[in-house]
Amino acid sequence: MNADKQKLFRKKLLAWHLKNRRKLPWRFSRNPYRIWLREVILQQTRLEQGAPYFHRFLKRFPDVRQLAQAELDEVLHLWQGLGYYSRARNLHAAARQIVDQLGGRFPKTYQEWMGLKGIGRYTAAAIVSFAFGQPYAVVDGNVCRVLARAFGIRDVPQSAKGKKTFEQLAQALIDPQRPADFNQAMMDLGATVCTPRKPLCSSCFWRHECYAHQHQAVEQFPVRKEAVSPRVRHFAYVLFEMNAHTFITRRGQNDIYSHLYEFPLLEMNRVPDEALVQQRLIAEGWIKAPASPMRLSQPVVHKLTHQWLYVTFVHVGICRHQVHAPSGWRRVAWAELNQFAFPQVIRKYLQKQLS
DNA sequence: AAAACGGGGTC
DNA sequence: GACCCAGTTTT
Repeated sequence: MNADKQKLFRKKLLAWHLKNRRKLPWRFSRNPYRIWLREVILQQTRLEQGAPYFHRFLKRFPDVRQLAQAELDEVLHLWQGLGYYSRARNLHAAARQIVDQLGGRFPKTYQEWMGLKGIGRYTAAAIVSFAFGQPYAVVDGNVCRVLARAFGIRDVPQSAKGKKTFEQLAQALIDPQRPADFNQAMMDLGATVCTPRKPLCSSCFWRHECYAHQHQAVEQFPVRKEAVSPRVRHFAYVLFEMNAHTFITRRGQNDIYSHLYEFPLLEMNRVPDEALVQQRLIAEGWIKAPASPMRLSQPVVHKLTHQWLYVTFVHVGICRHQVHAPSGWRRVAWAELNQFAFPQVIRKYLQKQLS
């Protein structure tokens, strides 16, 4: 890569950013705790979606000690609806690492941050550059898109080779005197001008040098990874209606929604009907004889990036003593359900039932 | 090196 | 319906 071209890009980028920086109030802080929290919340998450969560977290947990002292369930509950729930568990674990092992003092180096749960190359670079002014280039979706187009990089960003290429290029470009400005400028450019679709090339400072623009192939960059088709799953959630109470359980690890709460789950190989559900209820040993009354909802289709969930909610009116609840089930009042962290698909169904 | 992990906005 | 978002961890 031509060194003069890199220098020119850096210069034009910073000049552009001086006049066009996005004014986001929660960005000006140099407080490592806030930056860490913000960056974790924003992993694979849009600003507008993450912003209210950031403010709620900061209000409830003003510093790392408060976060470390909290129960995991409360952290998950605050995270409810944001997705990628391992982020909440890792955030909580890292808070405890910082308090228990580091005396509540934040690391100063990239390598130390990398050693904390839930912090990878992007987040570590973001924290040390924004909080401490260290010259580590961030590489996120925005940066990859900008670099791929500006310099005609054909590597797939998600591949190992691509990661290396984009990181090396970003690191070569960064202004060691102003790393925070540079990083912010790259992400602002990707978010406001060099957008995934219909980028505003006519108002871009790099339009005369941009590889993709010059080749009229802007939307061909970055090269996309071949999409994998989602796994299809069929869930039947059993809502035992025992007067004012029902049963909930907690999901294990190594699957979607790990550590969140849910209703007793029957995973089926197709959308179930009542006969199939009755059969499985007995096979699981949850009841001894067919339950009545029973009502099945229409299947709710919940489409996620890697899974399509077809969720049927099964309402079973039953007496408490007819249910043989496995250990681990919790009997809770309907009115108390909002205290637990549920997947969105469950939360929305409950909401609809109440309205 | 690939796959898994959520939810929502946009075109 | 496809793509993608201020990515990280697990397999």
